[in-house]
Amino acid sequence: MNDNLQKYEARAKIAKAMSHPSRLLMLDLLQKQELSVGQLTQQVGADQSTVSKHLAILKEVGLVSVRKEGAMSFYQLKCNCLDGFFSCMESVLVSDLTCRQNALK
Amino acid sequence: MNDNLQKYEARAKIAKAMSHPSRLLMLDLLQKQELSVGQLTQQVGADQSTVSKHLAILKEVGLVSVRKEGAMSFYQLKCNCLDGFFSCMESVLVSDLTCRQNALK
DNA sequence: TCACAATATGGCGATATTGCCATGTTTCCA
DNA sequence: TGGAAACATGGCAATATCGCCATATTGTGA
Repeated sequence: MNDNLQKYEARAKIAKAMSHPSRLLMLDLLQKQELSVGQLTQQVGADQSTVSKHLAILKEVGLVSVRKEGAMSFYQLKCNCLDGFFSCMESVLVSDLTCRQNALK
Repeated sequence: MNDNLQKYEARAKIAKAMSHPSRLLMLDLLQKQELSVGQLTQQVGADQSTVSKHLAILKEVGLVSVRKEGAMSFYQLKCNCLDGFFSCMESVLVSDLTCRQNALK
């Protein structure tokens, strides 16, 4: 029925790229400064190949970009609106928690 | 390594709930007014059971709530920060497009 | 109470995601 | 030129998601 559902597909891909704990952590870390794959791997605590694939997913949708320096790859955030994302998620979490607590009374 | 990776799991669930075109469309529609499952089904253009399951996912993470009236269920948005989400995704899309265009020159 | 309308849920095949291991590829240096 | 370091990629099994059909559940009116 609603044919401009396509309009939401690109946005859904971005949301999907952010729908993994490790990737959210990486995005959060990249808010402060650019980081190499090795640094991110250490922070995330997963296999290096796993982290590399996560980064490829974030790059695919344009959330991060890479800067190659020698044999190293430095990833950096490409958007400055992550705070909005996180604070919104936070408010959803808090409101949901409050709601569930009230339901128990 | 980073044990507060758990901190991002709840947020990732919210992002995952929004990582589907149909669900994004529904959230957008619900910004204007609450809607019944039937109305949403018509707008989305999928099977009723499919829409119902999508709504259950959105409700599970606290993005929407339900008001039952007779045999009908009216769903409504539980957060007022979706505009931030959409505009951020929009900026990511635009910046990525610009980036890809420049890469072709 | 019966039948119908509006949602929700079970089930299932098809498809996608995830994480690790193994292996490429590129860069740098001895 | 050989080898190690830093990433990227292929492959694979385990798991999750998706959308529909069929069916259950709940409410309403005759």
